[in-house]
Amino acid sequence: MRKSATALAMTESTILKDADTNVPLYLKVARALQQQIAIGEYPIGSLLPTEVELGTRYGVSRQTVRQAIQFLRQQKLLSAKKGVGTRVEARQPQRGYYFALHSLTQIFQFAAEAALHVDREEEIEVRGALAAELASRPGRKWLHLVGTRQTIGNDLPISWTEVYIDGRYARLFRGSKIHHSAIFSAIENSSGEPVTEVQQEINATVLSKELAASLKAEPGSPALVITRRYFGAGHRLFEMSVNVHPADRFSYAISLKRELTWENEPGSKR
Amino acid sequence: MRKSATALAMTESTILKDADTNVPLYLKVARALQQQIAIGEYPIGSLLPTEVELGTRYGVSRQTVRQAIQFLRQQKLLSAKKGVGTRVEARQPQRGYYFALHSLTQIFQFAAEAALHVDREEEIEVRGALAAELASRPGRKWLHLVGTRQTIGNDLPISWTEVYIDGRYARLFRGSKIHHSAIFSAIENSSGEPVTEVQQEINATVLSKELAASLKAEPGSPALVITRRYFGAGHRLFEMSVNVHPADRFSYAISLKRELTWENEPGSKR
DNA sequence: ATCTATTTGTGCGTATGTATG
DNA sequence: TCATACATACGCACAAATAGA
Repeated sequence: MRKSATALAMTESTILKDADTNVPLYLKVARALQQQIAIGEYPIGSLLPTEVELGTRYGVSRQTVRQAIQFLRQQKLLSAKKGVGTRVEARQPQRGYYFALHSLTQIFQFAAEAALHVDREEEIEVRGALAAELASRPGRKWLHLVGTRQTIGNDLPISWTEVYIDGRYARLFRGSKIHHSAIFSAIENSSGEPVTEVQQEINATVLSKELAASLKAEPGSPALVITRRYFGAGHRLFEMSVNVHPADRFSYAISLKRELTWENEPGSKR
Repeated sequence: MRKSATALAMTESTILKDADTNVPLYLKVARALQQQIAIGEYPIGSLLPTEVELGTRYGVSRQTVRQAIQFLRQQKLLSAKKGVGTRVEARQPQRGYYFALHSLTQIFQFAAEAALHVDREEEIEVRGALAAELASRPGRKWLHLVGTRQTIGNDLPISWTEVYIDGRYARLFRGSKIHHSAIFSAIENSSGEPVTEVQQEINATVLSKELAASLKAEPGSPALVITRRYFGAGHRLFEMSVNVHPADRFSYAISLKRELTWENEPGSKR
């Protein structure tokens, strides 16, 4: 005779009476909600019943409902706003594919090991197609470096490299014949502006006579062309680089791992 | 005279008296803890004081401490186990770089649009180098497909493609002259075994006479070679594919975004 | 423009369950 | 066996944001 709340909510709370004992209540609620969402009972963009409402429906406390909702929010299935409610964001628990690597220097590890030897350096005012490619207003100043990347003790360059650097950071690189770290990380460290996005485009080419000479490679042999664009806050591009890698000296490897959304959730057996 | 707990904990609780009002208490605690970790006060691998202990130290309830710890656990700075304690996992909030794209079909969108036209199909027992490359015991059966990927209404193939499929799933692909979806997703859908990891390797080559003929391209012209390995549960490889893309018909683009760890945290001003 | 009801967010108290050593 | 420490669950009170009257 202590609580009659459960009796009032038999319709839906029965869902939670799953055989699975030892599964936390809040996960059962979360699962029930997710199913309702998957079915389309709560369409994308719609508001869920209030936390209190859900609590009485399922016969659990508001705290438990909140835990369930929080769990689903971590998976980006739900979003919540004060004074408004809890909104359905997706029908499926978007399990994205993630990089197995954790830092840019790991991803572009070669840049950390291979120093950039500058053959040519010029300050330019971008115009026309180049301005468009750099998403820059014509007339803005950029620093243009051309050279090769080489590892110590190896006279064969890993790549022929061309870099465009936002004029604001030109002073960091002017006049130096060699750069030991990656350009973007030097900018990141000195300016404190973090890289928020990197776009990469990869294509193939055959080496021209000139490029082959710089790279000490065979003219007509295959090479990878990797173009990278680095963006800071506000989606502002501050560096672009073009790297030409002879195929026999470099290959590009990435590993994607699927995220396990509830890997670290205490509940549920492991 | 209601609570004297705060008085006993003046030493550390003062940390929380930051000017920042309107910042939730649990975030202040989290920040304090993170600082202690960053300093090395709580080294990696060590156990934090118990939740109750931290509560009295900072003059907050155990619930609030739990919220703070949970926040840091989401960032993989901490991990907790029943009956043991809360362990320090990292000193810095590992901000990884993530794919901007969310599903494999988006990432390899061409595969969804371009059907695989099979020119040759054979059941093989792998040996030697091939067995090693497939991480398979010699003598195991694999299905080997060779063909091209083409979009409808376009007679120029996007790629010449070679696929090795674990014998267990061979029945799904045997005898078909054309496959409209990506191989891995067909396997995923029919077997329920999810892809947990994809390794990709990208290199450049020039087209041989034979390949050029299959692709209706110029011999000696550049092409991208993309090798993909698909792993299921237990890091077991179940598919490998080699794709040769003429450079002028295909380029590989990826975008990495840095994760903002507390983007969706209700607290803190936005 | 103001007030008000609604809804989520924060904070704390308490009790009990359960894995660990 | 037993104390320890985190995990779950419920209760309550108030703050803050929002939308609508």
